[in-house]
Amino acid sequence: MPRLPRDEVRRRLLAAAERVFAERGYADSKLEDIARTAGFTKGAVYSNFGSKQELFGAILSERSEAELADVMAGLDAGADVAALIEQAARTVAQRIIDDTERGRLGLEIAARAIRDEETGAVVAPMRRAQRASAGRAVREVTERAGITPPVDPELAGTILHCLTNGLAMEHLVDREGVDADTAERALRAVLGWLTEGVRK
Amino acid sequence: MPRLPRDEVRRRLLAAAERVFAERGYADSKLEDIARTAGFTKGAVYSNFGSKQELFGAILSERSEAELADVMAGLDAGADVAALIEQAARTVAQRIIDDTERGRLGLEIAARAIRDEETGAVVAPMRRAQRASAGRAVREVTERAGITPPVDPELAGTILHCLTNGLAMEHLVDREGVDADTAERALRAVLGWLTEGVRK
DNA sequence: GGTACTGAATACCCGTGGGTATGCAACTAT
DNA sequence: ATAGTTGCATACCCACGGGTATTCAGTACC
Repeated sequence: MPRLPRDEVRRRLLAAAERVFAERGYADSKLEDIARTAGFTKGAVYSNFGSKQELFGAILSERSEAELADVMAGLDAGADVAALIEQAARTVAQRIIDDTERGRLGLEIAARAIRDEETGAVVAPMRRAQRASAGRAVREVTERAGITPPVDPELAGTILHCLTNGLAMEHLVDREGVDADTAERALRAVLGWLTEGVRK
Repeated sequence: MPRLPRDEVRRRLLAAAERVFAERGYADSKLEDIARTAGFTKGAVYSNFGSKQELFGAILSERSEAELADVMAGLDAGADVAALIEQAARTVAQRIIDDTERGRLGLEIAARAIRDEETGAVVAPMRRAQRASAGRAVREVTERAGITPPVDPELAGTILHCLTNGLAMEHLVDREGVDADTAERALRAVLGWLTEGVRK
């Protein structure tokens, strides 16, 4: 039986770890289970990663900051502001609701980042970049439409980012309480507010 | 040496557990440490609580849903809308920033609620009540001022609640990135928007 | 096709901490 | 007083899982 290339083994282990960590949380994720999920044994894990923590850390690097970027990519560049908001709200809400795994892992990462210095050092700049990215998006859209947003774009980015994460967390905790419709309406309302400026 | 009343022992253990769980997270909190922090030994824990999980669960019941209530209580009932917003934004932002322990524990609870059914069953209704409470606050303020909010109060409650939690989480992950001033400006902006309706 | 090397599998070690059984001192009742 | 009860302390057990030493199969290179 021909051996898989090392990179492929690594990839599979990371994918498995991502799922298992999301599902059970860091503490309850056993390296044995992660390995078996990927189709290997614990030996493969220690051959590719130095420790459990390192495996967890490696996942961070994989989670691209492209998160927002590919939401933006899904939008029609030509559409008018109202249509953009409609699309963005729907897309982000959808993500919150059906990509539960992402949300769970995100929460797990945040929870760990608070106590583990190393994790925090990676996560904090990542989050900052995401907020800035959201801020730029607001700036671009409002500038293009020639309107003045009610708050400066940077703050708007923070508001959007935190609201999105807050909604995601709330949905994870209370599935029915915060459903797709609620999330979408909330986002639409806030996006609408942020882009309903006085005409310049 | 006179013995402390049972209730006092329980109280001290809960207080200690709250601190330790917040500080180290559920998994890394040792019952031995919690007990010693309270000035007792593990025996006291098992005399008052059935298990580690039960101790953790007991903390939930103690965390009153009064959270928002006492923010509201701190506001001048007579003040006008603008002043109310100013006060509320400041108070909530302060809480987010300097009551780090509360935030940490809240995140820990949320993280656990996702996977532990029992915890989830307690937390979900609690959160629902908090959102509803925020919604009522918006309704009262706007009605009293005779203005129509841009979104219905219930949704406004959800937005405020999620934004607040999102800001708290963000601050925990990136202390300097989201500081008191940022949180306050974000809250003031959103509160301002929610209460700047058309005059009826 | 032999030799050296790489990397995953296997088996084992051992610290750790939740849980429990027993001891023993402080309150209660009669 | 004193027997019974309550409730925390003490000592112990043991499952569990991260980490490691060793083995052994597949691969590369000459």
